[in-house]
Amino acid sequence: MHSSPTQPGPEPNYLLCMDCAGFNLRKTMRVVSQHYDDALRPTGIRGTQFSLLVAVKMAGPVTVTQLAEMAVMDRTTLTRNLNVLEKQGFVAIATGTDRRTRRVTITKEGLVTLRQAYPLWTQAQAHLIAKLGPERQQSLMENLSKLVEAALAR
Amino acid sequence: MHSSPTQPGPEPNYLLCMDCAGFNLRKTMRVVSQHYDDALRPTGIRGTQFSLLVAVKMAGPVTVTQLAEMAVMDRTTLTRNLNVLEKQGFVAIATGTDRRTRRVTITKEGLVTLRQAYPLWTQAQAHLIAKLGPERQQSLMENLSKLVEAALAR
DNA sequence: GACTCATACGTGTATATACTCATTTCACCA
DNA sequence: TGGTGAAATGAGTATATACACGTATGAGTC
Repeated sequence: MHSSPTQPGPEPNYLLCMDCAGFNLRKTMRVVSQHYDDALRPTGIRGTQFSLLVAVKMAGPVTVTQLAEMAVMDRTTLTRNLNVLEKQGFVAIATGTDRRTRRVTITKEGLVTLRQAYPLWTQAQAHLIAKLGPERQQSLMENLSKLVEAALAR
Repeated sequence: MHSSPTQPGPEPNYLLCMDCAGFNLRKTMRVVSQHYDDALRPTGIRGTQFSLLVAVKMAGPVTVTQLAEMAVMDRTTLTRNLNVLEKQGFVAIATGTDRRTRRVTITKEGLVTLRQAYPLWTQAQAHLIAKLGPERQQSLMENLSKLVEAALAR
């Protein structure tokens, strides 16, 4: 007697899926992202855009591919996100010397908004760390880092 | 002498923003989600859909709002995600006795796909845990839980 | 210089996410 | 019974994400 190929073995224990790293990461990301978005709302930018503006400012003039590698972000995702910031006037996207590349820089308006957003971000960050405790903050960052490493390893 | 109101004080140290919990969570979520998506690709569903199917199966017939509260997910986001699963034939959405509500259930096709996906999920999960170590897995879950708690606290 | 290949990038399409606002239905009360 | 407010939901709009595919440009070779 064989069991059906489409229903092999006993019913799985789906309760185990509550420990799924992806599910829990997404859940946490949603709540935490909203926390930062709420804090940054007076400035008109979101947490994602804040992080991206910081990255563009730090990396100076930079190509899309370079920025994507830094942020461990899909290149095409980054393109769309940059387009939003460009439309808002916070970054400038010009053609590079190598005309295949795009040269991304932060604008003066971007700098003003970034400076306005910074204290709000600091406050939101401090709120979380205070509730979390510094040692948990430390281990969280380590865990996330290890997780990225593990998921990228093939 | 006052400093300009649009440029108050010295240049912020944007290097601190690399420790942003939101930024690091999003980054990790992207990579980890792709890990699960890759594993589940043979089944045609993604990690998000897998988690949602599990939730619908576990919660039995359930309303949209109930499911949203369980998953700590925006209600309207859940509606769109459920519509995708309905279009694929994996969940059924019927009007409840209280005709304001929707009664969401998993279909037979949904169960078949879920059972097919389960071993692939297990493998992807085990891969991550193996690279992470059981004690890091434990502390990661605790940290994420605390983080949700902290971000929800107002 | 022409051919070939690799590199950098954008577009089409689809899912995931959430805010705002409108609609339907129910419960309750005068 | 009619009115009022609350509850459950959907729709419009916008951003975030990524895969598959196509295009433009540069580099190297003959």
